[in-house]
Amino acid sequence: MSLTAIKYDRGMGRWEPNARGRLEQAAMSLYLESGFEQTTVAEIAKRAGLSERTFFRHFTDKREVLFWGAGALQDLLVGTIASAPTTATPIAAVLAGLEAGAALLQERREGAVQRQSVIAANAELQERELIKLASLATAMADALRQRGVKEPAASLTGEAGIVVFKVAFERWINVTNEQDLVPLVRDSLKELKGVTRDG
Amino acid sequence: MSLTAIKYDRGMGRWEPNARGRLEQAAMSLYLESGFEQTTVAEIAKRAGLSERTFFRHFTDKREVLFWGAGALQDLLVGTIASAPTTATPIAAVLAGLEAGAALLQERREGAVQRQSVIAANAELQERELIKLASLATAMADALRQRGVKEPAASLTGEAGIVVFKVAFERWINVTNEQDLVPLVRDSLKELKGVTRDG
DNA sequence: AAAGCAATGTCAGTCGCTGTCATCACTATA
DNA sequence: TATAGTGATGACAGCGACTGACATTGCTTT
Repeated sequence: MSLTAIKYDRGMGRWEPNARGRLEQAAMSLYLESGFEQTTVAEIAKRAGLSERTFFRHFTDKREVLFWGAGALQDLLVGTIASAPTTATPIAAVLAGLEAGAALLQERREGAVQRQSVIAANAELQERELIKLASLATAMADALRQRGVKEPAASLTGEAGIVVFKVAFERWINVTNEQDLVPLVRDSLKELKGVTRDG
Repeated sequence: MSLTAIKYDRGMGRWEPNARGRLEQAAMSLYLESGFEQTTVAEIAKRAGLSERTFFRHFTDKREVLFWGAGALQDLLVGTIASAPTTATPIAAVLAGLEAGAALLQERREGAVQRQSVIAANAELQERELIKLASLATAMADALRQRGVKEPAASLTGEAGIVVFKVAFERWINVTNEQDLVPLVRDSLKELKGVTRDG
């Protein structure tokens, strides 16, 4: 995932550079100012100095602007699981992936908070977020299967990992004092273990 | 004048009776014939002998036709959890709810299979399904909190229950020979317990 | 200079969905 | 019997998301 400041990155940007980034910025600022629904794609394009049609060439729909980064997170999770020691149990491998992802998010806390405030205010955006999380779960399950984990253990472990992450993430967002996401993830997993133990 | 011979069904249907049901049937048949995207709301309304506007008076959007039954399922789950013996652990109460829900679905297996084949073919529908499941999870967590369960245990148990249900449901759908959903749910929970134990 | 190319612009069109107002079938009341 | 509700529906106009088709632009290559 290219981050920012692409100086000379191949043939990119014969016109005003970084069209995609401008669209992203314009969209995020408008979503924060007026809310997601009230913001029109025409407005986003105008603020970015581009046409509405161009917006849809960079993003499949109005929501995707906010979820563009999910791919990088997924790659990181899958990669970490894949490169976990063979001796690691499935849930330990997943935890390693989640911790890596948590560390990534930790660096972008401010952006994550803003993003989440927009998402929390709109049902369509929540739907999109949930399908991204589901995609993460299946990707992790695939990575586990590659490690020899059978079904339904692979799917369950992947889904359980997402549950742990979701709960930890929510606490991380709604906490006033800056707190580390990584230990929250560890605690969340411990809690899940406790909860599934009794009964 | 009256050759209609309508059985006075609780004041419903001064016009042709059961408009909502006709819309539902029309939609489902068209989704099965042509797919969700290819089907237009105008077509649904026409087949039901109603106007497009009327469709949107009965269903908030084109997708909701397939999900309005989720409310009943949620009530059943929450009710079962609430009425579980006070001695029951959180996960046991959730399991009781899931079993009740599974029994309900078991009676409508044919419909569930058709429904799922439509949903599986369309991403928008999957998004809607996921948010309904998320709603189920939070409703179960609420029911647990009412029983005195603290956070984050309540949320985690609710989410874990949904995970168990999802995995069991998927297996139930994709199996050729008719199999009982209830034991699949039980097995799924056992697997989750096993998976969270080691590591 | 000409050709090639990828990103962008322009335009028309479909479809989901909403607001508004009229109309209909029936009911309640005078 | 007449009249005034009442809730469900129809008819219509309009917005905004998204798409397909085609022209244009600015740079690179030949």
